[in-house]
Amino acid sequence: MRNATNLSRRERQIMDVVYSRGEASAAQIRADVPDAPSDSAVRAMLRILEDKGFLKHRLADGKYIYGAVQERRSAGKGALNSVLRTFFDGSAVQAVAAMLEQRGAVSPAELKELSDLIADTRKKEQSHERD
Amino acid sequence: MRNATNLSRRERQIMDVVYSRGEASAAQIRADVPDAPSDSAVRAMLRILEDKGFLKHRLADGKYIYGAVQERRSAGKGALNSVLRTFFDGSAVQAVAAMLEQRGAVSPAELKELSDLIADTRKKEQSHERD
DNA sequence: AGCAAGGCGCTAAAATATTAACATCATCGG
DNA sequence: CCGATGATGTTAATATTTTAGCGCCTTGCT
Repeated sequence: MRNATNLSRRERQIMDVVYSRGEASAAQIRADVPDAPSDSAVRAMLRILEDKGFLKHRLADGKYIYGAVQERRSAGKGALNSVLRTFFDGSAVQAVAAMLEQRGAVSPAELKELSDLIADTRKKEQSHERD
Repeated sequence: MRNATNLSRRERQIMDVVYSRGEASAAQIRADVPDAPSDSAVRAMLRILEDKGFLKHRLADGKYIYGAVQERRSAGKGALNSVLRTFFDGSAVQAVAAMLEQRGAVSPAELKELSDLIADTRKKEQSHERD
């Protein structure tokens, strides 16, 4: 039981909350977990996740603040890749198309950003080809 | 226990395989599931998932071929949104940036496709503004 | 027909995950 | 100083998940 696909239901829910918030106390996590169980149940899960090496905590004002061991962006890439493989034949193009299809999900301003982002990337690609 | 975030570990693994393949027999699913259990265990899970309304099956050559009830693309959008919310502050731009960061993950040809795709979308947005 | 192989469902046992009760410790205010 | 409060750890019970054994049915072959 090592990687993310092997997390139990609660473990996954909690990791999602932590990643979503960046950092969180046990109480905050409990507030966000669907069908939240008791306080001590949540904390039991937190300790398990810590044992397994997915979470760590720091002390602030006498309280534990939990955060993920793997950094957010890195975990996000992993999750993204997993979704691409499972639902989009590993194709970034298909995935982006799906995002854009959601009418209203991407604002004109964001479209501009995306456009620029891709233009930049293409430029860099080209310069690398000359290596 | 209705939506996708409430699936157990095995249930999720199996749904992923089914979505990844589109359709699959019990044997094929078993082949792709990590740490595959016995044949009958897999089929037990399949029946549970069918009961819960996530899978359906058809008969082909005397065998059951399983497929997801929710269509692939729709489920993909859901999964994508979920990842965006959890790891990228709901921002499509951030998510795409993460995809592009993976050096080599997106080929120049795909970059071109993305570029066209976004240009098209922007055009359509504009035309809608005139509604 | 008789038999073997392949595929499926059912069910109870085994393994895990999930939970809450209870104990402990530090802090704060009276 | 002392009790109340808030936070955490421990643990044993409960619930859920996961599994394999077993029996049934169909198909193909001899």
